[in-house]
Amino acid sequence: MSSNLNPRQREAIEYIQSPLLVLAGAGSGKTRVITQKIAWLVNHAGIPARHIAAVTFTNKAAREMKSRVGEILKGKAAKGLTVSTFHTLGLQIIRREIRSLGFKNNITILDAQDCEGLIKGIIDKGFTADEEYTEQCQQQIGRWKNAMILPKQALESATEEQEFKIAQIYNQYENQLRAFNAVDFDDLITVPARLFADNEEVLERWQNRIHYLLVDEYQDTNTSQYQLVKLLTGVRGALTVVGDDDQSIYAWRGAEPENLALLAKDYPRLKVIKLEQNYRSSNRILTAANKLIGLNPHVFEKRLWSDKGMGDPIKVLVTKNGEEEAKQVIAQLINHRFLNQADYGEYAILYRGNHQARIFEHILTHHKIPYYLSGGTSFFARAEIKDIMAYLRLIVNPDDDSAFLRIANVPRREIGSSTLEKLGNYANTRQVSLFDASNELGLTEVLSPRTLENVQRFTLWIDKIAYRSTTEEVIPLVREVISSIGYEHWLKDTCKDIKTAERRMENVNRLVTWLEKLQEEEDKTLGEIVSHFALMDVLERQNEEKGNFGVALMTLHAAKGLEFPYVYMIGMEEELLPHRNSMESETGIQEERRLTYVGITRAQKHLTLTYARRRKRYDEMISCDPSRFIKELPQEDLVWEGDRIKSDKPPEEKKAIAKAHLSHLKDMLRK
DNA sequence: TGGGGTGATATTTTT
DNA sequence: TATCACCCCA
Repeated sequence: MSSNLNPRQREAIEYIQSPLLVLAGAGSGKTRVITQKIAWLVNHAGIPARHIAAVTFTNKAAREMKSRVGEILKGKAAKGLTVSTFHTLGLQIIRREIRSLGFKNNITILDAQDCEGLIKGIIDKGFTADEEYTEQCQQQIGRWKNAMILPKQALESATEEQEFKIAQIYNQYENQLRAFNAVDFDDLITVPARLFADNEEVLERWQNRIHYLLVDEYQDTNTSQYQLVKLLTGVRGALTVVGDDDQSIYAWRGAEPENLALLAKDYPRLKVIKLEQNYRSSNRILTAANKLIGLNPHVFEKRLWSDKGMGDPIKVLVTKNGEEEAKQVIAQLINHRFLNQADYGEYAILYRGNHQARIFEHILTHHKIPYYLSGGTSFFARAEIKDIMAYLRLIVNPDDDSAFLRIANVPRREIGSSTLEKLGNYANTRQVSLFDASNELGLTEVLSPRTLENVQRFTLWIDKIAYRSTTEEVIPLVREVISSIGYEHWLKDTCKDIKTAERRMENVNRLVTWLEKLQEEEDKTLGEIVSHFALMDVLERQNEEKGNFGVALMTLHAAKGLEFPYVYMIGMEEELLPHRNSMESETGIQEERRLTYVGITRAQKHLTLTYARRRKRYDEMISCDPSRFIKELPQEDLVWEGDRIKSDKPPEEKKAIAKAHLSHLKDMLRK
């Protein structure tokens, strides 16, 4: 066992007498604790790896954990260990218990977009298609699901007309999902949780499989996730959760940081260990972070410290407007990089909202500085990827109506929207899927012989491929599907210019390559590959491979869990951070404060906060106030710079910047 | 089916 | 103001 652990970390690793909550401050080595604990459980507590499960929220975290455990536990010792996201674990449970759950063999996972379409379809029948309303329904349904409330219960407890209506939509939505043999993301948690709650025997089986459970980023769990954890753990209480209530920034999408406090109630024997030594930042940065977060109420107090010395003061840069802000930040960055011989990859620019990145992108491009922008439309959401995936989904699960609708006429098969509507109505009255409906005899009454033939040619073809997919090699079959539908040709026909068509086809090829890799690594069936893809696994690896060269541009949310030597937090203004929509409530402000805390604690060596005195909002320039969070920092640790009042830069600095610029240009020329 | 005109909209987003 | 989704017309 590695010896350079601090006493707290060691204690957290070796404590197994009762449920354990590890309050891991930012940069306190929590991943290390979890991975070392897994190793310790195997090597010293005699728990075989196959009886241990570690759960995280993101694929990335799961992957990192897996590889780090792999480094400590060599070969066989790690065999059978479960390290996965909540959702992947849920999918695993559903797969194993598929019969008791009443699903057919190959379930489909619908993403948020598919679900929205489904809900829209349900509302449409009642003639009230409305973007906002659809979203409202989707949110409410999500809330019900996560609170483990069934449609029936929602219908019964509805007090208002509005609520009752949405409950009805919820009910239909669930019925449709079942009819498609499909689940949504929430189901991946709630279906297993409900199964465990209702079925003693199944629960026992899983409790016997998982003897020890570890949960990462515990502050981000929602109610159903906590239920699942509680059920799995049972009376044994062999549980370690790691979290930091100060880094809870996802309350707006259902995370319940109260689950941290709840733990103490539900497990009276709960042991709490705090990790307060920070291995990331200088003390100046930590003092500021501590002081800021100290203004939030706490169930558990904690105070970060480090042995890295005081470090540089925190810089506050004031500029006259938003454009100046970007220009000066970039100028300083270039200068700093030159003086410190640093790499662009060591810098991060963090902001509250994505739109704030735009000016920075502009200026970075202008200076030919490499940058990495996180966020934006994902590979996975691209139309071409969704098309191909819809084919694969339909092959795996012909009852997947949402896939059917997407591709029935892509590329064109003369199955237009009116045909699909008639088919849909027919399927509805017969209570079967679109696929099944198209092979029913009664259809001759609804569709003309010609259209019927078109539809049946399509379904027959899918059927054949589906049959072959059970025996043949998966990837060659996928390639065959893509070429035999003439997708490339269709792209070239439909895209405005040949370039976009080529780019899209390139994406399709990349997709196939990734599916191939997935297949080679784990020898999965097509069904398994498709559902894994839905869990975004593939996409993320793709992004990771691109690497993190260049300056990182990202939202404060996206920065959680990362660290950078040099951090710029831009737009430190009232109405931006805290965001204007969060300013009314105290809890809103508190979450914004945590967001600021997360940003500050990303920095290892140097932190710069910037704000503009005036900023363009919509069409007019409005003047801004510095963020209250700047005032909440220890003022003695701040150095102000720029025209807070109105003064020009000292000439030496101008010179330095000019010099840096010059060297930068030379740099560029050399390349 | 593609291009352009129109109108709505402007917090954070993973699985 | 800038962007984007959507719709209509050629």
